[in-house]
Amino acid sequence: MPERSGNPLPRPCLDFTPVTSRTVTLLDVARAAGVSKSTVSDALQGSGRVAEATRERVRAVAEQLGYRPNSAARRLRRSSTGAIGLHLPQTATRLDYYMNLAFGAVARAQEEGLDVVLLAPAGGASGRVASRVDGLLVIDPEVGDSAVPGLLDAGVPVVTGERYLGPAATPSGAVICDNAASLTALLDHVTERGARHPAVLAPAGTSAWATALRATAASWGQEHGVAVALRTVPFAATPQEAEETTLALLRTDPAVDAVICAPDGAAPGVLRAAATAGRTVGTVSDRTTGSTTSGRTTGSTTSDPTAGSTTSGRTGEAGAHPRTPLLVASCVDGTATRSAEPPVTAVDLRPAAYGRACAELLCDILAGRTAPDTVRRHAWALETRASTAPPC
Amino acid sequence: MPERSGNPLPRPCLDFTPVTSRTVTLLDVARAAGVSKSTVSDALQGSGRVAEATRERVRAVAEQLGYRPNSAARRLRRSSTGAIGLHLPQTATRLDYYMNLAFGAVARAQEEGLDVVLLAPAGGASGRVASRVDGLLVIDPEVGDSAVPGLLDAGVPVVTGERYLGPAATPSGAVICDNAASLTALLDHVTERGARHPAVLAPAGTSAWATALRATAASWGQEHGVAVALRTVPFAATPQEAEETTLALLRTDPAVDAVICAPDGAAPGVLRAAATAGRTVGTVSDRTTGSTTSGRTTGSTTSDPTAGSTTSGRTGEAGAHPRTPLLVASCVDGTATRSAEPPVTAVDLRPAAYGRACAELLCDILAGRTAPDTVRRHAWALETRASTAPPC
DNA sequence: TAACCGTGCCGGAACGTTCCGGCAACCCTC
DNA sequence: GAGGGTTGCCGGAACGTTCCGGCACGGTTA
Repeated sequence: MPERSGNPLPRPCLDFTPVTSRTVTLLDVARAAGVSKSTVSDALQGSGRVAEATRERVRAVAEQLGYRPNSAARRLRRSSTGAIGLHLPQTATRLDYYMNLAFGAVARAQEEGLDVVLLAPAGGASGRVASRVDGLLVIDPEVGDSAVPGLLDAGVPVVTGERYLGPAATPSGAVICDNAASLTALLDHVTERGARHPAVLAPAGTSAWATALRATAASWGQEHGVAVALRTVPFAATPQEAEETTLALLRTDPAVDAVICAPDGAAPGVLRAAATAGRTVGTVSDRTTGSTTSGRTTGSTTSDPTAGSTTSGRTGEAGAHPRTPLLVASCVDGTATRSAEPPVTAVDLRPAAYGRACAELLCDILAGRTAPDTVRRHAWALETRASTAPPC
Repeated sequence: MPERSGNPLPRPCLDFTPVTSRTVTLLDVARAAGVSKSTVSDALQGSGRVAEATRERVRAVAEQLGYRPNSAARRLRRSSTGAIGLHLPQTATRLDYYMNLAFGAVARAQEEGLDVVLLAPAGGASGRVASRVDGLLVIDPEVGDSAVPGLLDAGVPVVTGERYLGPAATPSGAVICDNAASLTALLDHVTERGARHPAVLAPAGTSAWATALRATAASWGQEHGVAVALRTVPFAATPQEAEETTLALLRTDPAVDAVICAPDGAAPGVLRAAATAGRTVGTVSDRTTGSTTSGRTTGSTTSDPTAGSTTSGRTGEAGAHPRTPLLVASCVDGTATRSAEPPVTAVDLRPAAYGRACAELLCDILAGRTAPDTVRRHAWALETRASTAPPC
């Protein structure tokens, strides 16, 4: 090729020759087993009509020869790519949450023989994606994310994690969390533990999660006749931002006796603010024994049947401390809440299971086991820890 | 198909019919442009000999028809999969580090037209992987990780992030961090800030990173005639573990005036231990103005030219506090170090750039731009923050 | 025994791309 | 103006798989 002017498509692996001398194909197996390639294909796939004895023999030969089906050929023939795409929101924080979610999705997809390709957060070429994946997983789609609309009508089934509230085409399926129920559970929990004036640091933004939390924070107070102090913080608030907001909140509204902090990882800021304001948080855990008063409530029920005797009333006048204790909780569990001092009660969104559920729904839709437009629910769990423990 | 007994390979997407009515192929473009399919292919690829006018016309027609090359067919013909695999260590923590790294790798691979498929941490079918990817990225390979040997001789080029210290086949390339230099820089830094008896909480385990840190912690003291207190903590130590180790360390060895904590995210535990032991840490930052005394040193030089006047000597007798202040630093930067109070000096491994560098090396090897067995170095940066600031 | 049917296997045609060899037509040179 | 070289394009053969139609063969039924 004398002159190659413009080179629009990169040709990455042209002159790479594989280490394995000769790749063993279906035809090799056929010859070795003394049958035709169709029979080998049928035998290995379980399709067609093959005598059980032949099937076994072919399997043995294939195994012995180390036959590995060529995925490109298979995909070409089947007109499927054998992979699903995974889009994650472009946020600097919450990354361990999304990583766990991704691993859950990979595990489930692998059971189906599907690869998971990580999509660049920036979006890149939108139209291209359809030719490379059979389906798409779009997690926590933000209305502001410019890549999302392109993904939603890429021409392949799409499952979103949490609903997409934007104006584009509807996805083929969704796995949603009942965020209203989980915040309700948190509010019920701190109330049960004696809080009378809870506050919520709700996330800004247009994701379904943020929207639901803001709405619930407002409605719960009305339903229970309790004034809930509501402050908005960034979707991915830093501990500093949470600290400043909490400090301002406690100054303006000293009666607040519980702070529920939504954004992942920001709860330590609330703890610091509490310390600055001279408020004790929950019970100081006994770290040497390792176990603190903690429990777990799963599902979307709002009451807490595992909690021991309700100790309401006593919290108001804890004589040892100058002010009333502050209960602290978080809407999303993670290393920050688990390793804080004291450990912070939080809603465990179970990201790995969430990712698995999203992948499972997509697989079901792709395989026709489930109708499109299916919506499934993902169960969270309330992890009660020392930060909302009643005073001892 | 009347009876399908065993079904060894799952058939995920059999009865899924794509939404797009008809996919436009090379032949469609050829007919529309009045040329042969070979010419279309050559025109779009930039290969072969095509008149510039024809090339332009074909491009326009392809664009107008919305032609998207079928990746499966292309891969079959080219005998390359168009994707690289990414293996990440199976750890519960450090996930935001790895997520950033993954995104960096995806961005670079995308420039080359390559997809990144996320490999299940468990490993799954090892031999399969070779037929689905052109190359492998294996990040922080642990000797104990059973999936790694299978990946290393999967028959495709492998680039590791950090060296693999196990006994298996050598990878085709590696991108390494000079961990010895970064820990040396940290030790030099705290020395310059007045520390006389530094301690290192070094990570356990068999990764290159952990091994290098332990070795450096030992050798640096000998070279500088300083006794470095060395404690081993788990590879993915929690803040609690770091706290307990630090408490024990300060009890045993009260002369320690600097603690360098290796594992990601564990530094807050050191801060808590310091508080418990009644030691002040660095300078308390002025949080209302937002900016603290901080700086950045890049590269692998060990001295710190940006640091201001060396204030050694004064640290020993800070009159306001009962004991000498404690300097705290971390070997890996992250949200934990940035958002701690005070912010903790740390080595920023720049994970996104690291991932990009790994992907780049693999792409270079695949494309033949670089010889196999190339080793490249990745530059870190020292982020100096308030936790090692000299007393004001 | 003839017609019929189910079983087991096979040949061959796709799938959409790349790339090699070849064939005109043109340009240059002697 | 005949020879050789170059340019522009084309046909066709792969790549390895799946799957449809069909063909023998043995067993059942009329």
